[in-house]
Amino acid sequence: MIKCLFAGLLARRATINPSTCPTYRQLFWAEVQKRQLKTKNVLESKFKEDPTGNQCGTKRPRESPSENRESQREAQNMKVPKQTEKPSVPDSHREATKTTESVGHWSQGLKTSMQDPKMQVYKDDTVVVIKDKYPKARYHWLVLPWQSIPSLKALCKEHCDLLKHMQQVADQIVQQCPDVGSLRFRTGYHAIPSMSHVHLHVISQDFDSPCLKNKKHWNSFTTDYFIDSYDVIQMLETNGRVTVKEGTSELLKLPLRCHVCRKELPTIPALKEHLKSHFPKK
DNA sequence: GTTCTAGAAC
DNA sequence: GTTCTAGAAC
Repeated sequence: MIKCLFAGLLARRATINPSTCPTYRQLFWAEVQKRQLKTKNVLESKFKEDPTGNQCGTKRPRESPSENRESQREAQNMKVPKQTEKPSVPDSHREATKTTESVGHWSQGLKTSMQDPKMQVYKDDTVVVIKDKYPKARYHWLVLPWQSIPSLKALCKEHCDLLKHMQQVADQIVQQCPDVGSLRFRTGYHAIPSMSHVHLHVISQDFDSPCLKNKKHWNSFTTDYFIDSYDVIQMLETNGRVTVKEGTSELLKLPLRCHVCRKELPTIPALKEHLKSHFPKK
């Protein structure tokens, strides 16, 4: 186990944002290494499935304007799972769905996805990992706690251990990736997420995905809108809460800039073409 | 979060 | 003319 964690540590070192405090990182890993894994990790074989097996390539068929609105609403309702469906997890794990907001609303989608066994690539007593439904890179997972925590704002010092465990699980997931040797990964949170329920993004830095379509997508992962997991934990330990700087939402409107060489590109297609030079297909 | 599309940009 | 984005709607 220690060997495994050490391997994880070495792998992370290569990917860490240089702006993070090294002293803190050392303390963090000392703590992680002391920690026993709560459960045996059951990484299912489906983990190795094609990460591009997603929905973003498929277009919704166009309809005539007159019937468009109504049929769209119908399609939206179709996505809501039936109440009679057999739950995939014990009641103790369904706390996430206890909310005053309708589970049918798009912002509540993660609560549904995380309960779906077909989406789960890992689970233990405290967290579940799913593939992002619309991955923005070759590899893109979400680590979610079973405990219902709406957003970073709701976090307090008591959540530190949970967030550390989420990071630890994220590192394990990365280590299982067949391309861990050639791709860099980042683990972090969106400062102002669209989807309810705290979720840790685990994303490879190729950003090679048809689901990455606009400036908001790009800037949400390549500017300070994306907060490194270690920084969130540190903020929580230091201040007891997570604060987001004023003007963070404006970061999404910044010009498109390559995260590798900092070159500015005029459009998303131009950026994607440019990225091919940094991340050629195998 | 996504989809769709009007109209800006080329 | 085509490409691309931004914003509304969901």
